[in-house]
Amino acid sequence: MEKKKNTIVDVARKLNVSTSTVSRALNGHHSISERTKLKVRKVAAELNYSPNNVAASLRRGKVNSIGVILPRINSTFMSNCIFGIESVTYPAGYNLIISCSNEDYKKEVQSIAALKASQVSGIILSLSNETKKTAHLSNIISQNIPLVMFDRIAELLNVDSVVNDDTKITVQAIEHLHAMGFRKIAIFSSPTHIYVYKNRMKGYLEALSSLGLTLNHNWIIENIQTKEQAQHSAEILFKAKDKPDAVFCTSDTIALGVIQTLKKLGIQIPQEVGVIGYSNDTFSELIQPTLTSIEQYPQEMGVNAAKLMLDIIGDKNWSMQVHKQIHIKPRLIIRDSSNRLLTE
Amino acid sequence: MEKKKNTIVDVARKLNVSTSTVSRALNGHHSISERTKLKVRKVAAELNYSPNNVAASLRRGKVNSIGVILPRINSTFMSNCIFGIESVTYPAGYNLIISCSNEDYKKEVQSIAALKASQVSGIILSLSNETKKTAHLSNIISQNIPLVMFDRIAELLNVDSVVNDDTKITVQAIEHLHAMGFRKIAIFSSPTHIYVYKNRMKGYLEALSSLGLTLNHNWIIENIQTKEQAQHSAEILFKAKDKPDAVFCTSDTIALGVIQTLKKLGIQIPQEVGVIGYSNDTFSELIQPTLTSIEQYPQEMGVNAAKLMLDIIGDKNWSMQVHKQIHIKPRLIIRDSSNRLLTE
DNA sequence: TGGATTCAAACAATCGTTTGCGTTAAAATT
DNA sequence: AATTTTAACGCAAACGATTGTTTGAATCCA
Repeated sequence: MEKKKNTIVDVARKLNVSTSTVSRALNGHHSISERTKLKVRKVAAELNYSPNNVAASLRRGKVNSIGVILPRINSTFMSNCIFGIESVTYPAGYNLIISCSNEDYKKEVQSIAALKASQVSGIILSLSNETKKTAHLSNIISQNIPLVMFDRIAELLNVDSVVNDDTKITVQAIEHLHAMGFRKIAIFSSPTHIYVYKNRMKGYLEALSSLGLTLNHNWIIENIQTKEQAQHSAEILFKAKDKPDAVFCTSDTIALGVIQTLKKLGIQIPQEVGVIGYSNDTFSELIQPTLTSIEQYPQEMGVNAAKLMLDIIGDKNWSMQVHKQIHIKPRLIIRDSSNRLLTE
Repeated sequence: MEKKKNTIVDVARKLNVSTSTVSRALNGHHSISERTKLKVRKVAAELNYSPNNVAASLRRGKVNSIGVILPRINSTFMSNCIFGIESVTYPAGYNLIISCSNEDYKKEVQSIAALKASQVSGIILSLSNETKKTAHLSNIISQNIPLVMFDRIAELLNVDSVVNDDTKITVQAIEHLHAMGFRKIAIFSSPTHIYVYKNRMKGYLEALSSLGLTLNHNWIIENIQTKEQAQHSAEILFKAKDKPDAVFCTSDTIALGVIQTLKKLGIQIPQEVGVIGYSNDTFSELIQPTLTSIEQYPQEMGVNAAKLMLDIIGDKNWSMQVHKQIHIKPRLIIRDSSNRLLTE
């Protein structure tokens, strides 16, 4: 009843040839005549033969798949990264094994172990929020498993990576606020132990100092993770006596929370307070006022991370010592929430 | 220099036991004493042993991974589906191999072949726009590879599936418009050869007839795929003499296009024209006016698709004849774009 | 004609695990 | 004391493909 799947043994038997001939014929090896290649392909199709990559991978010692571990999967940024990665790895013949750390260190470690067990050709990774130790990464590096990190990278580790120029673009954003006449600029940031937020904070501080703006520690709000937290902090901040006149946010979601609170408090944007977000989410140009934000080109980041990975995999004499870092240049997209000129 | 990876043979040798003992010890087999299990685990850790699932899979004839093929990956809906799927398959010990058909029939077929070659335990699939033939699906069904479809399913094929009650909720949406006093209701739909859009169209027609509303063929706009197309068609429609007073859209993106055009034409929403979208995208509650939409619970759909898959995989005497269909109940979320009462 | 060369295909080992069956020694049963 | 049972582990054959090395036949050149 249940026919077993046909293997190359079956097609070999049917043709009275050896399995090696079938294998080589199907792989287009040059030492097989055109005539037999044709016969083999024909019979293989007749028998509905489907190659068994598991067996092939075991023999070859190489698997045609690449692992991807992300902190989240259902965000605009991350899903576009995956899209970019897939657009490169698929044409190259690789499967993509995706797992989501869910911002959880333990799951990140477990996922790495699972990918190792699956013998993936390499791992593309963006760190979870909670990850502070990197032994799990050193481990795969020491085993010569290609590793490419993107966005949230581990600075102290010497690995190939794709990053944004977070610091520089943040400086630009602050300079833009300054040019619009804002002088009392606050920052709402996600946890700064994470590479990207650390750099955004760095840019903020650099710009303030180079522009000669006073730094007010009450205006530096860290550890904001959700819209609700942003709303809460904004409410406190803008009810205080010493109010800022602009807010730089490290994500659009945070900026959204700030905007909602400002509206609730009856504060005009951008006349009274300017707001800038980060990552140019879909909604940024749709809300009122439209939100000035920073486009990170997530798809490009994915594409480059994947290309880097393929380079490493293909490079026989890849040295663990030398590492590339690809910088994707973000772009400041000026919209109404920071554009005082428009509204005067 | 380059130490080879340690295998079960290495730990067996170091302990002077057989590989079978090591294998059984690591897998917690009952016929191995606690004492040796401990020793084996200890040495395995010392040698930094990592199991080779490729070899194990070959031997077992079973692979611990599930394939997922989606028409797109970077949409709110789809990325939330993946999120739901992953949340079920990961704890169950399965890897997720994801590929994106990109709405392309050929890539869908190729992806299926690739997943077959990878010997995945099963395939979770949502059809591409272009897919009209289903031979590639019949093929994997006939080979007893578990198949679960969701959202965009192949009706004619008898497979397990997870779907929304698109028809019913569309009827409700139209009834809601009717209750709000709208009588001349148009529909902007994506191609209706696709299961979900077909059902939404069906619901639209059913509701119109049961409510005794006149059906105007000029108000049935099909094949809308992008925001731009929606804008274009809306412009034509609302400049005509015979205008509708409400538009039901089969996606929020389409609704957004319609709203933008209506605003451009100076038409009041919802006073003059009501608008309803579909799928409750992030931006729906953020735009002006807030958009009435239909929540599809994509994460739930993913969770259920994955659970269904695990059921099938685990079911030894799974019959190809009997199939489950899980219905996820969508919800109409009424917001300003259709709510005349609010604004009177 | 004989030897070298080339071409096409076969042989057989191998990748790292799993697992049915067999073995051994100790414990339990009669 | 003889026998059966049990616990704990070893043996060796798979799983399905790849690939270095041989082999046999056909072709070539002198």
